[in-house]
Amino acid sequence: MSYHFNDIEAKWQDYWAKHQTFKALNHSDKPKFYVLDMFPYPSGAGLHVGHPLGYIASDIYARYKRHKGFNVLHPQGYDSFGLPAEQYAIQTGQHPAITTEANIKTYRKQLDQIGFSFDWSREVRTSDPKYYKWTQWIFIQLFNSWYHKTSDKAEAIETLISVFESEGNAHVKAACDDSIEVFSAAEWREFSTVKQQKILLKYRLTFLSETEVNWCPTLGTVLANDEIVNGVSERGGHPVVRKKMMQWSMRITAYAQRLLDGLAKIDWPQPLKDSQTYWIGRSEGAMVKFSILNNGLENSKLKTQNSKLFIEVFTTRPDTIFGVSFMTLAPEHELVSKITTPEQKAEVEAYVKATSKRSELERMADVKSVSGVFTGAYVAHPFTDKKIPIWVGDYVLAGYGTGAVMAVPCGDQRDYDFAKHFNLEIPNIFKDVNIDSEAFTDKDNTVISNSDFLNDLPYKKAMKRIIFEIEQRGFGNGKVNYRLRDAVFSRQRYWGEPFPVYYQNGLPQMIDPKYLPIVLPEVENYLPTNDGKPPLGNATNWAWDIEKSTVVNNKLINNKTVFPLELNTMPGWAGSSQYFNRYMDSHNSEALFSKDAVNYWREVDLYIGGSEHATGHLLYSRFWQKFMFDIGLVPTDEYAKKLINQGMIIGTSAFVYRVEGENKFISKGLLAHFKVQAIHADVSFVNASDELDLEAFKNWRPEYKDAIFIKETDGTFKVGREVEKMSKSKYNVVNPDQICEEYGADSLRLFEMFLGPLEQAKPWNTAGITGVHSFLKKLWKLYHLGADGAFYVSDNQATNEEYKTLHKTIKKVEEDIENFSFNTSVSTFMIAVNELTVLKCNKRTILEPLAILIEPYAPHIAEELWQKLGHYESISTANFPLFDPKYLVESSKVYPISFNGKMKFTLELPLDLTKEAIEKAVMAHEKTQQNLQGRIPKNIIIVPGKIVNIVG
RNA sequence: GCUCGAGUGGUGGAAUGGUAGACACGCUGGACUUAAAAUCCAGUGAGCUGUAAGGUUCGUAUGGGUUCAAGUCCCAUCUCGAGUACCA
Repeated sequence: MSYHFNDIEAKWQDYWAKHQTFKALNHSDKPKFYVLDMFPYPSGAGLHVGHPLGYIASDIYARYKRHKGFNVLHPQGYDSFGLPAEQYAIQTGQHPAITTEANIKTYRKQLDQIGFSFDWSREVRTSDPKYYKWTQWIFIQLFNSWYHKTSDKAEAIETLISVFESEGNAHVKAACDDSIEVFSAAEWREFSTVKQQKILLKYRLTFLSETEVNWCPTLGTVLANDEIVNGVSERGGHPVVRKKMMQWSMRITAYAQRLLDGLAKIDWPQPLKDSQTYWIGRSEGAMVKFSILNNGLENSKLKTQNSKLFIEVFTTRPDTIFGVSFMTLAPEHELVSKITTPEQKAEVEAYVKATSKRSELERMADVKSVSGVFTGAYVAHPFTDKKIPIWVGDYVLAGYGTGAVMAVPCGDQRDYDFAKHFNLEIPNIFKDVNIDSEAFTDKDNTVISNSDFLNDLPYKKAMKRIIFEIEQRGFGNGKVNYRLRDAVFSRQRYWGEPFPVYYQNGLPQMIDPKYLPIVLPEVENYLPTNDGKPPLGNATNWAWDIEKSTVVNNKLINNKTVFPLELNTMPGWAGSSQYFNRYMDSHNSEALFSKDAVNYWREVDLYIGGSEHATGHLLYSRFWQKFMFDIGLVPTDEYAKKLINQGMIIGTSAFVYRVEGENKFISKGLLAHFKVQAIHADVSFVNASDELDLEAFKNWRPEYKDAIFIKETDGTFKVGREVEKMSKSKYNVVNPDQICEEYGADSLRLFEMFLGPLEQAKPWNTAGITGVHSFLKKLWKLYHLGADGAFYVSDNQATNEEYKTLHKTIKKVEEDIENFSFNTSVSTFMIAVNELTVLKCNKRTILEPLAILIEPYAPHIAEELWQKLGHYESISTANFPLFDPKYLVESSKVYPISFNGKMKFTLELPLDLTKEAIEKAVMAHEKTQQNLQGRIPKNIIIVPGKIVNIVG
């Protein structure tokens, strides 16, 4: 009987489903292990061969851990809210839920075909009301919390209210909006409820505020910073502009330091940690206030104001404060219009208007050119009282620090360029440094001069001293600043989680959690409304009746008990920020998860997914986890102990070359003689030797039907190849289905692993798949003997040589899996099977452990063998075999170490590994004897299966 | 520009500081076959040498260094890739 992989694979996939082989229980005598994949967005195109790469790796690890005696949780689900389904709905009117459901079916079929050991009983879908009920629930918890900097954690908002009632807000240390007025307890009690609510909103962990957002007019929605790539939207590449809007935000900045500190305790790839560190962007420095001078400001508003006006700046180099020769404000800075003198007014206004018109993209493309304008106003230097001019320049960003900088041209290249361009003073405050051509930015070699009390101090000492002086004299204070912004949480889309929020007197109110979920309403039209409201503005049934506690028709809004519901929906990352916890107890309708479940599974032990989520999902989910930890929901404040980024599988596109202006195609080898245009051809028309199937290509498009093809001299027509991202539009997508049908799921799994190191990006190329496929056939043949190929295994005792092969394999495969070097284990299997084939070994004592070793990689063929060996239980719970060192040492070599000249040689050791035997072998070796000069070796270091060192 | 990662045969890629190129693809030759496919066997880094078995030199981007021993560790340079982008 030959290897009918299709039958075998279908049989075992059915078996696993029917017996719920991989269903994990929330209690066990075994230790737990949680292996998680980043759940997919079910797109209309289905899975391509790149998607399963990480899933295969995690599946190998999960299956391996089961053999190692762990109770393994290995769930899967769908991140099923998202833009493509919505855009499809806009174009076709098809409800996104229907599209999504259909796509999920396809995904499930494709995933099942590969033979993953997922526990599907725990499946979650972010667009399922039973799931997003809990996304809404967490939103409410965030709304009802504030961040207490003293205890360094989130606390219930009631604790803040009681502080306000007893002592006002003067001494409250909270992460909150900067623009909070100070009030006493008495004042607080006098405030109207509306005012109190407005104040509290500035403290809550999710809050509504007028924010400058990234608005994408084409998509009709706002985007988070991580959804913008090179100044255009990540999806679709549409332009993005800045715009002020009333938006929900998440106060992630409260957690900036903890998000940074937490990186130290998790085993995540360094590049990913680096990019999170950079994204959070901690920098230490000082806030300094520069008083604005009134002289020359006749008739200005300034004179009439009592309060002293000042410009506050953040600087990481307060030590260079004596080098300040001008100030620069961002064009958007609120003081710009207030301080500009009448003479400069026209020029400044023109400049501000011009910069606001420039898109992000233009501003970025044009980093080099210097532009700015003088406001006519001055500040006083806090230490020297010198008059310092105030400029406006677009190299200063409104969103970072205070939107204003103290310019030190000698110590900052941008300030330097600005000063040179506008011919401003460049005082030198560095000892023995030439600043004729560029600024000096080398902190470590800085010695300050021309700076009063800072003279002759190196950088670090100068920093300490100046911050002390600034604080002493009341000019400012030392400060840690973060680049991280609060995360905008509103999207003007239909296909997302609705907020559990209604508005009363213009203030947001949370719906009582017991009435959740608030289900997404039906709409006729998925586009924004004519008056510019988000798509939910089209819903007729979208108002909240507080008496009936139910969603009702908008027409009832005039009733006293009915209020409008929030029209925005939550962003894509809302649903993915806690799904890993929900899997622990995904059917719980009483709670997000039970205490028992979360205390049992605790956190993810291994998380596999792409690095593209570094500053999105992987940062937001850490933030939510920390919040959930603070309010006592989860036992750990980091949810994934170890994370691995699988590399992307890139497509290999095929090109045909058409003569310009003619319907004539030229084979790759003959291009030199023609002027051609390259056109993508579908990769399925091309074989492994780059030959194009002309018939298939002609039938692809009507215009190719009658095309002329100029072939190579050998009669073939060759295409050009190029490595590009896999995409429908490049016709280079390869689906796993084709591979499964042609070679089987086990071949696909082995091949994807064999392709190269897991974490490395690599182009898809099926050329080598015959290698792993013929390996499986050889394995099959090992125990299907004779002309009829009947199953036959021998019960004879295995020889030492056979055991050697087996134990070598056990050791290597175990090491490889622990190190995530899945590619090299595939080689190890091939060597083992080749050796056993040569030995004609079909012995049960060898095949049984071999089946267990191979099962994580090729589970179907392993189950089949296991069953044929007479086992009635699935192989998945069989114990991983232990290797025995005594079978390994034979292959070891000896390297004597000597210090007199070059010498290196090897020696095979005997199987019998007593010290005497080794000494005897060493001394018997002619060269060794020479080099050791008759001495008996003192130390013999034996590492089974490795090198043996003998120190003379 | 900054940060991180990587440069090994015709190709994908192996090598706890210890026989570089495992394993696979491809290629060449052979067996089986009327033939092809499939399968099996042998060879395959480069050069020199030998009738042959073999011998020998050079080889892991480049130049230095540490070491008895370097693809691996250190320094510098070049190239490629990823992330990031005026962050004061």
